[in-house]
Amino acid sequence: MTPTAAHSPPAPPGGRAAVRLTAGRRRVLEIVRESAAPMGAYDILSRLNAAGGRHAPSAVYRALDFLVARGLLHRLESLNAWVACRIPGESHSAQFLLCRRCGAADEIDSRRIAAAIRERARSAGFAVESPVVEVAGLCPNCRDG
Amino acid sequence: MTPTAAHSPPAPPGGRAAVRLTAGRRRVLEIVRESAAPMGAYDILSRLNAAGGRHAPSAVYRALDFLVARGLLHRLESLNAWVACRIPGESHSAQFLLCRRCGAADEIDSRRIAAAIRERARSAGFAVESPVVEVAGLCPNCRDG
DNA sequence: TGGCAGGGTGCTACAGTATAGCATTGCAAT
DNA sequence: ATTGCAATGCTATACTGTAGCACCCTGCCA
Repeated sequence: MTPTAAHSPPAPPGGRAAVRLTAGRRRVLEIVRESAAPMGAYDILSRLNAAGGRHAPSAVYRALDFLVARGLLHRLESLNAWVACRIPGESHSAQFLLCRRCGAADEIDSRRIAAAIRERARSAGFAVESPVVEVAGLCPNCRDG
Repeated sequence: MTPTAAHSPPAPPGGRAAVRLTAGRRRVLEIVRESAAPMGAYDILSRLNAAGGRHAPSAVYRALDFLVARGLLHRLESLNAWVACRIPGESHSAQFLLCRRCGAADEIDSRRIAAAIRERARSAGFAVESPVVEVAGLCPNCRDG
């Protein structure tokens, strides 16, 4: 179900230029990876411009699109935020447990959830492309204290 | 798992005024119900103001908040859109098959998906409050033609 | 019946999120 | 060097959602 894209682009077939993980894109990836919690696009932009840069929002969004397509980041639809993939290189459907108190985004990979979705979709004749599973609630730390 | 709220407000306990499904809120509900596809907040606003109204966005958002809390509408996180609940009054977790071609939002209620999420969360010590399941893909009609 | 305590709405302004469109630069293969 | 695409810079704009405050409406109770 929606295998994560490979991380190395295939060699340019008949065309000329390959799609690359450039310095700018790598910088955005680093910024998101360094963050404990998911980051909004404008948070990333601020960090990117902290050292005097003058990047525009579109630069960030383009980098994010690229990194998500590569499976290096995930977008959290219910938070308008991005988070680094915890299982890069693995084929998996992105599933998250999102703590509404501390903001933690715990990426999980339940084959059972994935299978249940796949089966239900199949019985409806629906072709799954991108299953979004984002479970909001309280993480173990926050449900106690 | 996140049972839909009851549709009739409880009688005002010690206080005075009850929370009501007013004319304005009912109008928003009708507009969303009349639409085949999920509607954005500003789509709803346009429809609301089509007959000469002068409502502001906040009026629509407030009505939407109310209707979602009542379980009469669902919000689709991945589309920034709202759709009428197909199973009002039933206890269910909102799960959707979303066609990226025709825009159809098929509300499903798979106990198996819900159970898989509940179990996985339990094993992580995570307290589920609001499970979001939005499966993007192609509906039966659109995958053929 | 007058006042109080809510909830509900109108309204203005603004904050936050995301994309369009076009010019320019960079890279690699002919 | 030229060409063809990828990538970036840059400006403007569109889309989505909230804050804050005044005012009104409704039901209750003195």
